[in-house]
Amino acid sequence: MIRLYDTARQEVRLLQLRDPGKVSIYVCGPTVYAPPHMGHGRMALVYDSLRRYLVWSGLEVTFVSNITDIEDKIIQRAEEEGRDWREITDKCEKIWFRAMDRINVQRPDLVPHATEYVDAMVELIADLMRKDAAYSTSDGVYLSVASVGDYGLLAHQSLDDLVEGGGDRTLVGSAEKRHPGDFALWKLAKPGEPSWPSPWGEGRPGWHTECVVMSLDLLGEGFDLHAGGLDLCFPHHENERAQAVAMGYTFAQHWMHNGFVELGGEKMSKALGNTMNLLDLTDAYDPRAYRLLVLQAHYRSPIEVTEGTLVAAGAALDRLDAFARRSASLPAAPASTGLLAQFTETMDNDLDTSGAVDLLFRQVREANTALDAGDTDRAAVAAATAGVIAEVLGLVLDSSEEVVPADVQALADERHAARNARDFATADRLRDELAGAGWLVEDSAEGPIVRRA
RNA sequence: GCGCGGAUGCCCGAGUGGCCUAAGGGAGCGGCCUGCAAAGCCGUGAUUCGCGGGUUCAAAUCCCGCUCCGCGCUCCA
Repeated sequence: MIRLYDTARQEVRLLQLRDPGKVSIYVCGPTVYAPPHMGHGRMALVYDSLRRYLVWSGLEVTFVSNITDIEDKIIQRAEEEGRDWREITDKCEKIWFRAMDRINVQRPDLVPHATEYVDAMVELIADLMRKDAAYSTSDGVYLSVASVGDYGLLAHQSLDDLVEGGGDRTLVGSAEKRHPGDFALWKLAKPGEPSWPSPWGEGRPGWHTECVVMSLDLLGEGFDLHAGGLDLCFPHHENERAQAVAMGYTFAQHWMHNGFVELGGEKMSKALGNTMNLLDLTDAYDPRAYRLLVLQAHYRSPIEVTEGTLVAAGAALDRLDAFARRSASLPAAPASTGLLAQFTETMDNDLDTSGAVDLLFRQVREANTALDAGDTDRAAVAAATAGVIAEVLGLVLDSSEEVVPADVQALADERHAARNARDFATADRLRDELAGAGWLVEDSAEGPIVRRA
């Protein structure tokens, strides 16, 4: 079973399963008011690899990731653009999944939308009121953090320290709040804002209330893993948890957070214009290069994404693709059980995808070496092993040969003939000509291969 | 100020006390292969892990201090 770092306990520990053989995971999804950026992409890739791995290892995985489709940012943007907020959330959700498809992130098993759960949220808030853990003010309903004994568990700071803070920020929310740390469960609507009925007046749920309700409804009390970007650790996850604790519910048993994407090199901003946008990134580079880049670092480490690191990942990918082409005609063979055991051990070690990529490349080299030696049996096993690892990591290797236009093929044939006649001057001239047209010729043992440069 | 996490070769990065004279990828260089290339393979590259102390038979890994960097510290991700 996999061991993962638990943010709450601050240690790597075995992921305990509530129901043997089954894993329940809730990952906080996007607020759909803008296109996804690279940070969203990393988050999605990290948990996609985790999910693929758990499924591969034989567990029944229920993977839930929500869409936050009602939130202040959405309303703000709708006002700014003079459009209906629904238009924005629909469009942004479509863009989100288009981006996810591009980076080969599988759809969650369940995708709850906050707007579908408003009734349940109102119920939860009412329950919190009855328990005296929440109170209403002139602008909404707030949770009293004082009623949560271990508030600050995820932030690893006491309530006092959290409140004291670093600077001169202004406290947001009603002046009637009992404690500066209290946060909104329900926000009363201003004229023109989208709203739902509630005992406290027309309004909308607070962000933190959305995710507790959806996760508990779909996965039940004491679900196995709650995950998301490190930026969600506080206040979002802390506050989700606070509500569950105030209700006396057992919440997530394990908390997982992935590190940030840091933006470096100015070159990249030139190349991409907008470095943040995931669609722009995948327009400019092979989407698989970004996955490889994410996989090569540990999920908790910060990663620096620059043109240089993307180009390097692309080159590594070329090597994998070249291998895929070379090994495509190898006979089917079972993957090495020893290697797969090693792969399992690696991944179980706090999702060590970097080590897994290491194993992948070693298998590629093993297969290439065997191929060079004409040992197809050994090559087939190594290639099969590499194939399994790549698949579990969500890396799709491209073994397709390019469709070569007839005129290009004619030149290549002519060159091949010249070469066979040992007329190297002509052969080289024709190869240069092909190169000028953007085509490479490789003289492999099986004959010349023509492919796009 | 408080809290969390970083600092490893030219670059990205793994490294959870002895198998570390430190993975893997990229770039470079040398070699094999090739008519020449490409692809592939082999070799090469940090005696050293931000700095200074300490613990230990043994530390990149643990402890203390310091310097830089990132992030969080309220309804904003």
